Amino acid sequence: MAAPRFETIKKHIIAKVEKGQWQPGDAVPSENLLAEQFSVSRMTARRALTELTDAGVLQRIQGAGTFVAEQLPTGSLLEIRNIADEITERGHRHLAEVLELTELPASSLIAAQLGIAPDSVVFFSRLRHFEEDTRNQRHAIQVEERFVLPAVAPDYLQQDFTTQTPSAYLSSLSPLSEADHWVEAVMPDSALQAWLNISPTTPCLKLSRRTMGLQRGRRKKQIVNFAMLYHPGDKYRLGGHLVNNPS
Amino acid sequence: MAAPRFETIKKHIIAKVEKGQWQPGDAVPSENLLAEQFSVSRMTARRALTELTDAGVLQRIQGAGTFVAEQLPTGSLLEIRNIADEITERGHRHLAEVLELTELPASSLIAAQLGIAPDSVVFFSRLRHFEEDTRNQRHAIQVEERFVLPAVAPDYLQQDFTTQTPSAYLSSLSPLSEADHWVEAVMPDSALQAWLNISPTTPCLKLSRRTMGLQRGRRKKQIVNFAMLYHPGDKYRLGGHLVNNPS
DNA sequence: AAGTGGTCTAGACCACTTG
DNA sequence: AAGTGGTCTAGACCACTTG
Repeated sequence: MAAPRFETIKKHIIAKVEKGQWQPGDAVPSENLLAEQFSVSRMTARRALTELTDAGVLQRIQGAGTFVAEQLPTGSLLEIRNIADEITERGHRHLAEVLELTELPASSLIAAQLGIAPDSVVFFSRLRHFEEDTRNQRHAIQVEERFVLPAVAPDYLQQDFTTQTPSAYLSSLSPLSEADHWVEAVMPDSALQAWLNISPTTPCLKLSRRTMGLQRGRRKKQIVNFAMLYHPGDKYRLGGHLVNNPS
Repeated sequence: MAAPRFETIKKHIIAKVEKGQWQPGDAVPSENLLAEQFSVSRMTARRALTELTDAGVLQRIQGAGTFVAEQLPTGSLLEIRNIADEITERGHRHLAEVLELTELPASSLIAAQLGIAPDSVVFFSRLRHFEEDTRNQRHAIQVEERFVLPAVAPDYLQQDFTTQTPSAYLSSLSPLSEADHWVEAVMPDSALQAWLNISPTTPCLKLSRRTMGLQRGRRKKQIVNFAMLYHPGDKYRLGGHLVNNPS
């Protein structure tokens, strides 16, 4: 089955932007021009432009035209996303490096987040996620520290997280249903500076997330894992679109 | 001039969901039915459903129908909150200090966010928000920089924002319906250090928010204002509760 | 005045699920 | 088979900016 035509046009525009042929601020072809170039109706060309605008790739000004937007990678604040999917949707390549994969006794802080006794054994993974753009520029975009209940994922330590993210693996085991999360601004310690390749004065966006899910054979929702996600403040931001709430 | 028809349909659906007349999991009327009920073409009814789906209010399944999504995200990261309400709900006292209230020409960055020509005159306010706890300890918790289109709020500069926040004032003028927002980690400049009473090495959580609303006499939803909210990273965090909508 | 984006119509064919 | 959502067309009129 062929891809929808508006997808073809979106990919065409994304490719131009990613290659840098169309710079931020540049005008992109008008709806009428795209319709002609791709032999589609104006509504179809329009859909491609509208969806890229909603995605933050383009900016439209009525009467003036459509322009390439200033861009920073943006993660979603509103849903539980897999960073690999996020990067892929931007048309970039995701790479992961496993820095650590082991079991360890839970500190009191971690134990409290997971709702278990301190010093209980938990599985721990630390990954570094890269985003590689179309010019093969590779950016360390996230350091992920994740604490997992062994009962939830007994084979966690045997997984190859370079091919499937911990998040994807865990949601394959049990459908993730809810999460608490919060965002903080923190300074990187020396290890984090090295992993993210940032200076000691670059602040980091820290996203903490506690995920709850239904386990096979259980009716009750329970905590599945706790993750701390560190992003370089100058290369990443978290965003969302809100509807229908008074200011 | 009337609002677009797809907006009318969106509001109708949102009202039903908010009143609880349509519960999560319930089917909403089909495109064809809505088109008939509202005397519009199917494409227009479809637009209403599609936009509410993108916003997470509805869920669509091809061949099956359109349903109210399981649960709506709630929490301060997930909705547009007034900081005065937030503080009051914590049982603390909110105080505001007006640092600046003037008109100025929009920089290119601000102009881009507001969708206007650079150097257009906009209203600008800078406020400092304090949270006073039960021991009368006062903490500077937010510096708010807000750029407002004069057409939206002609009397903006005459307001007393120590008694009513700009956010509350603006939403009293026009029901604000949608917003984009994003979070970044930044280092404070010297002015911000002084206002928030933090050291040069304390990172800040920066929340940027672009609010869109319907203006009287205009069909089109347009940008109402753009705000940048700075919080001390060691005294403030943004959080929320997520519910995953399986898709 | 010409070009651009914003809204809308009245159809069409298709993919998918079973209200 | 009937109904639903997904894609698409070839038009139309309008609001807005000056490419």
